[in-house]
Amino acid sequence: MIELGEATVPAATVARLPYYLRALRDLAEAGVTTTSSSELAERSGVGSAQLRKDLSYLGSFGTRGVGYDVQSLAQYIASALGLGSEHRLAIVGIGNLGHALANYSGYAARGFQVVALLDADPQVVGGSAAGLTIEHVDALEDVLPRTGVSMVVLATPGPVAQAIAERIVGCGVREILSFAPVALQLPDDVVVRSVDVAGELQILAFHAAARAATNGTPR
Amino acid sequence: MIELGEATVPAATVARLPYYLRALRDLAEAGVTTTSSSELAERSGVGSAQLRKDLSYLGSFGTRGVGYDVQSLAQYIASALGLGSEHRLAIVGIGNLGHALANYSGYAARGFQVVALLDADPQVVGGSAAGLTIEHVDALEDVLPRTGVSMVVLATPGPVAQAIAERIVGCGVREILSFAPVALQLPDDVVVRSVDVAGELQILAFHAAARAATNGTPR
DNA sequence: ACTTGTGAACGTGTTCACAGCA
DNA sequence: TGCTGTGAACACGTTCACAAGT
Repeated sequence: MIELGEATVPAATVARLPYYLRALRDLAEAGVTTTSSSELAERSGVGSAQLRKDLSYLGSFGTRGVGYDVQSLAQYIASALGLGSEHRLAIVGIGNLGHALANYSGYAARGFQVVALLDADPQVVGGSAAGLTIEHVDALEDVLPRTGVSMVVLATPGPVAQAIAERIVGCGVREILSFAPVALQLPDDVVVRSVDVAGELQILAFHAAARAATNGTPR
Repeated sequence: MIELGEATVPAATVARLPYYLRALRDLAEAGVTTTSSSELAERSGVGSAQLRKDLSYLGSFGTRGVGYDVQSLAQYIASALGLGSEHRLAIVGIGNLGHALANYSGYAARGFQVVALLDADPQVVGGSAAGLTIEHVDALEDVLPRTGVSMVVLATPGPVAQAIAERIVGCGVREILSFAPVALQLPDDVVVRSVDVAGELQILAFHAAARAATNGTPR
């Protein structure tokens, strides 16, 4: 449960808002001006009741008997997601993945701007990616404040992630997206979202194994 | 809820098993032979009751008053996750991200093997990455069966993801890890795990906005 | 007539607290 | 004594079904 202004929004709802926003932008691009909870829900991969309930936590945006205005709902969700103001990102750990994330072109359209790249490898430091010079992670305490970073994407190897995360938090950053396969121990007021590719594959493997155990043993 | 043999395991529990496995392997590497639910839980970032409850769905592995044997518990979880058998992966969409995923070195250690890379861009097809030649996505129906792929990592642009996913499913693949920012509409027996980097950043932005609305308006 | 917005019912997942056992 | 394993209590999230509104 997350407080937003006077409202209080379930975390599960927040996690779905990006889906709704994407679906709305697709509709807008297709020239659609009005939509219904069922159409929007289908495009977002949720149930229509779920969608209406989610929106109800944020306010009341539709017209009964008609539906939702695509433009204004998109705008409202975008602003609820804090996408009005620019968010300045640093990417720490410019290996395979960090490099790919640096070159990802979808940030700007979504209100994010990559302003700093850091790595610990002397071979990498001084190089450039996505138009930025890669700086040494030792200078983190200098670079983050200087570039006005408000969020960090952490793409370092697992063993160093905890130590670097602590230094990042020391710089006042309170939002971290981590790709390191470790559970970061950080103060409660720091929000960490974690993406674990190997873990996702393992979950798929579990499903495959479960399938084999049920269907694969016919008779 | 997922059936596994005679047991039935909550999906939320399955999603945490990779964390436990990683923590156990870290412990094993550090030479620790026995651990407790509280130590393991702390390293996994969950509560100790949660960990014990999760394990209880799989069976009974500890010794009361003592704890868990690191080796044997790790082994059991690995086998529950289906990591005994090798899983053969194809990566479809060799852009920035697909390339990074192809070069990610953690697969082998976790029982996964990348056996095919596909892309639609003629500039990319024929090139090589991670020791494999990149094949054309048009040949998907030929490549997947030939290479014995059982899981696919989908890293294509959003607009083409749905169509390609359908073709993948047509080849008999039932487990897909998607990085495309769209809700894939696929048969119920297909398991899709979805990773959406931009969406994760938007969720962080929401938290930042919520923080600004509460703390940032003092007085 | 049609679709939203929402209380109430339901189901799933988490936490508690203690019985069971080494 | 100390830690696991687990029923029971609780919290959270989803779905239902309908009242409210245009």
